[in-house]
Amino acid sequence: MLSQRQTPTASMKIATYNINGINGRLPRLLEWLHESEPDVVCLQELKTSDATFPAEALREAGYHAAWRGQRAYNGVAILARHAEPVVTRRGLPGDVADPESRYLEAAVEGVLIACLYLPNGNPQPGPKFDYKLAWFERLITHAQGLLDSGAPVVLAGDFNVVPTDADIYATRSWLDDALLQPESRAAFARLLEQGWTDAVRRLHPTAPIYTYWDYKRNRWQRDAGLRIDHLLLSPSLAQRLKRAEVEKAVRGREGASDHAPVWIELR
DNA sequence: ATGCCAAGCATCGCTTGA
Repeated sequence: MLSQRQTPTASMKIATYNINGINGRLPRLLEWLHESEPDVVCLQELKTSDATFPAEALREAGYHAAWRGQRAYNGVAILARHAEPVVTRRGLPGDVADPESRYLEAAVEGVLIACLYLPNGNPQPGPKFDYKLAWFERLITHAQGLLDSGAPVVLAGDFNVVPTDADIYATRSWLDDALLQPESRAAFARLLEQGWTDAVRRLHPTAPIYTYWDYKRNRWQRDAGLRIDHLLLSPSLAQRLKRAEVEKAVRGREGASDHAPVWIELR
């Protein structure tokens, strides 16, 4: 008789969380890992160099980690509970001169996990917005290759795109923001059209769902949020999608990141 | 048009984020 762990149909919980500074929020991160018990976690905005990544504390909490840090800004990591993530890529192809730590890819228990932190792009127009759109093109090119490989893949992370008006509260405040520009939305739509499934929207087609609430202007208290953290599934994984949730309560805690964790469960 | 919050890095202000 097979054990639960060896059964290929065993469920798998995969989360993405923009932690907004991993060292400053380490106690909150460990607390969340303990209560939520995700099998795989994609973290963004580590805001720490490779040398100061808290690998030891995470290991003690039961998580193996792969990371690509950067001093003060950006930085991404993949955590895994039962196995060491096997890193397949430490950057997005297409620009070897890109110095920003925004992409990390690893295989975990038969699933290819792509952890990404897409550039914010503000102010727009301007060089930062150009960088965002160029990064998006590189992602679209690479994502097509991942689909063509036929591997089970999750693209998880902070995409810095509000896909539609249903993914933001009723407001005009963000109309000039890079997160809502037609170019940003068109790029995200083109990515989906390759054959990816937006997991949260597949299971919650119409509900207002947000993953980020600005610290300013009482936006958390007003539930004035944006949905910008996404998990996109390749076709074989989309068939295994069982649940998809935003852990909204985590955002309301003392000293929380301005993002909430988002997770999916695969059967 | 401006400040509003928060973190990091470096001082008591600047940069960046979204």
